[in-house]
Amino acid sequence: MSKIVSIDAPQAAPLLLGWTLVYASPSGKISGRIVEVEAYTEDDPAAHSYRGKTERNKSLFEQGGTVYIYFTYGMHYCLNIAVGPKGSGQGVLIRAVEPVEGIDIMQRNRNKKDNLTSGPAKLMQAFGIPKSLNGTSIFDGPLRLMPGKAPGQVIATERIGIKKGQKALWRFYDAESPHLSRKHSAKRTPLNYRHKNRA
DNA sequence: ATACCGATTGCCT
DNA sequence: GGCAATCGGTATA
Repeated sequence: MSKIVSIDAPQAAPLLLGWTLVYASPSGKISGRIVEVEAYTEDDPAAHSYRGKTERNKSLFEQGGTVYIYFTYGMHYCLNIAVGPKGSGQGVLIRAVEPVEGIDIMQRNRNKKDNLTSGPAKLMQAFGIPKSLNGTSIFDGPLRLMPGKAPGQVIATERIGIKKGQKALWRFYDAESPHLSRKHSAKRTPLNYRHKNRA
């Protein structure tokens, strides 16, 4: 177990950037470097856990490191990693990864050559992750998380696609990655800017 | 029971 | 930039 999944989502999320998502798929090994994430907490109106535990979101309330997969818009699946203590209802949405291994499989799954994993539903389709992995552990299941090198610069922005809770700057991404779900917006806040700007 | 809508994507103008 | 696709979850009656 890594300590990263035991801390709160807004702190854990940016720390997960640079980690590698690895899936031992039936077609072969697939992996990608996490470049974009979002944090959600239980007292956050944008979170699925906001109205309490239900059959759909119960994985979010499991211990940190539990996989939460949800179905949305009648056609898409997205991946979260539950974080924090069991029962706290927090998660980190994986919004984009950089394809690393199994790119040929991803291209087949997506029926495209590019933009394979530049979005939360895209990466699920590219990896071919089944909803049955909902509730499994990210440390000992077929879908795993491996530590990696942190980005040189992390940017924080408002989260995407929500209508409540926009104030929180809980979307984090690797400033140098070309594999993001959106292009850089004018409104962005460098994280740890005091370190970076120190002369 | 029925209506509304979403932590998205891709195609159209 | 706008909008349809498509359906389970959630709200409303």
